[in-house]
Amino acid sequence: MQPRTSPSTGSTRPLRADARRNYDLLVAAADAAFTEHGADASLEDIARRAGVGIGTLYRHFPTREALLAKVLDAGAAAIVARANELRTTTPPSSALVSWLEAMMGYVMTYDGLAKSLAASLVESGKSELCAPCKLMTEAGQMLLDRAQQSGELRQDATIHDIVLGAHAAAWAAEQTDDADAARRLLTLIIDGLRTDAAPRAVARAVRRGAPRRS
Amino acid sequence: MQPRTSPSTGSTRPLRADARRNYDLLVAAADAAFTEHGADASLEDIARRAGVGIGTLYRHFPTREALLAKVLDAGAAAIVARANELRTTTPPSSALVSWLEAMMGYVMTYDGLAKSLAASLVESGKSELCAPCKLMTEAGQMLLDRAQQSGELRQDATIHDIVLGAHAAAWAAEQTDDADAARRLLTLIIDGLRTDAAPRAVARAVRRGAPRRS
DNA sequence: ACCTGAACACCGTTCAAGT
DNA sequence: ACCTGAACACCGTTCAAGT
Repeated sequence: MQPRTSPSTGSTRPLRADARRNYDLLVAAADAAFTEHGADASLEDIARRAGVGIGTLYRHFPTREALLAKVLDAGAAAIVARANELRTTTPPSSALVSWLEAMMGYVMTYDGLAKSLAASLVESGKSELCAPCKLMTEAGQMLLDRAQQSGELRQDATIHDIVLGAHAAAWAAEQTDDADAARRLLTLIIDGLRTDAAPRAVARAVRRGAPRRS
Repeated sequence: MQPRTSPSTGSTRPLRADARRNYDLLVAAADAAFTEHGADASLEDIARRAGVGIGTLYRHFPTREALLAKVLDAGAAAIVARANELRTTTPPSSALVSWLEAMMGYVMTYDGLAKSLAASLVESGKSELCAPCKLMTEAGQMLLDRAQQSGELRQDATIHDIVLGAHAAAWAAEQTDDADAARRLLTLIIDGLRTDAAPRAVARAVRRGAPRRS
């Protein structure tokens, strides 16, 4: 178990030049393959695209999650940065909503990614995806705290359920090829958390049933 | 394209005795395999369990969905029956909630079933799963109409989004091995649809932020 | 009419052999 | 130190040959 840190983030022991090159080729090939065929893209195909043997892929990335995590961590960092930006520019609950929408867009980058991320949400360390997932969740916690302290959202909401719900909404949009479904489902979830009454104006007036018969 | 109706539901032309027997063996084996290994269980394994050749499985069930639909349709009928029962025994919006919970339990029968059902929700006829899915959605529509006419739920909710949300919640519970997550996420969704204010009592009092500092 | 299983084209993963 | 690719154990799906 040597503490082999990722080569792109200041490696402890630098890779041999050819190894370094293969590593980068693999990451680029994986990004392309995941984009085209989703997070379950064939690892053999990725190795083929990178022009390396399948054994080389396994040497650098012992699991699919390790490869996925490497390809995704730049995006995850951007989502965290977006949270900090929204905190200073946007009112509490709409900052949270905008951030969740950004996260859902990120999750929809690759087909099947919502599944991997939802799993990593609970595995807590078992997968390399847990690190980016944890960072994002912490960023979300900060925005949720702010929205709850402002009184706009209920105190009993947990960031875990909200993030899980956002992943589920992204997954649903993926399954139904209906990109807007993610936003609609997120709206349902957030509306359930507001402390004020039902936000969309429509319903208030119809307290005692519409005229059409049962 | 002969209109080959399912053997168990009054067949047009009855199957030969051995074929009939194999058909039933396959359905039983599939049920066991789906329960054990999820909706993606190996078809070869199912044929093996049934003691028939893989070709026989494909003859009776040209696609995985056809087999899945056959194994599931009794349960789907039960969910529809449950809707009719709840309509006559339970107040509008809690009838809908109880019914959605029953449907989520059904969807969680097999791992990976939520995915198949969510896809069938939009394919509209392409998969054999669409028939049971459509029946369930219609039953849900009836309960939703009732809840909206009573004024308890907003008028702008669609049964499509609610059922999709329930599937997504079931999926989330599956991914996180947290059976209760489905119920919690469903609660978020339904709370978002109520016409009265936030239902859980907690938050009302904290309109202007809790004392702990940002 | 129905059944069988070999055949084909794919996977993921490991590991002995190379440089 | 690193790379390669054959080998193994699986899949899903089709189809010629059987009864």
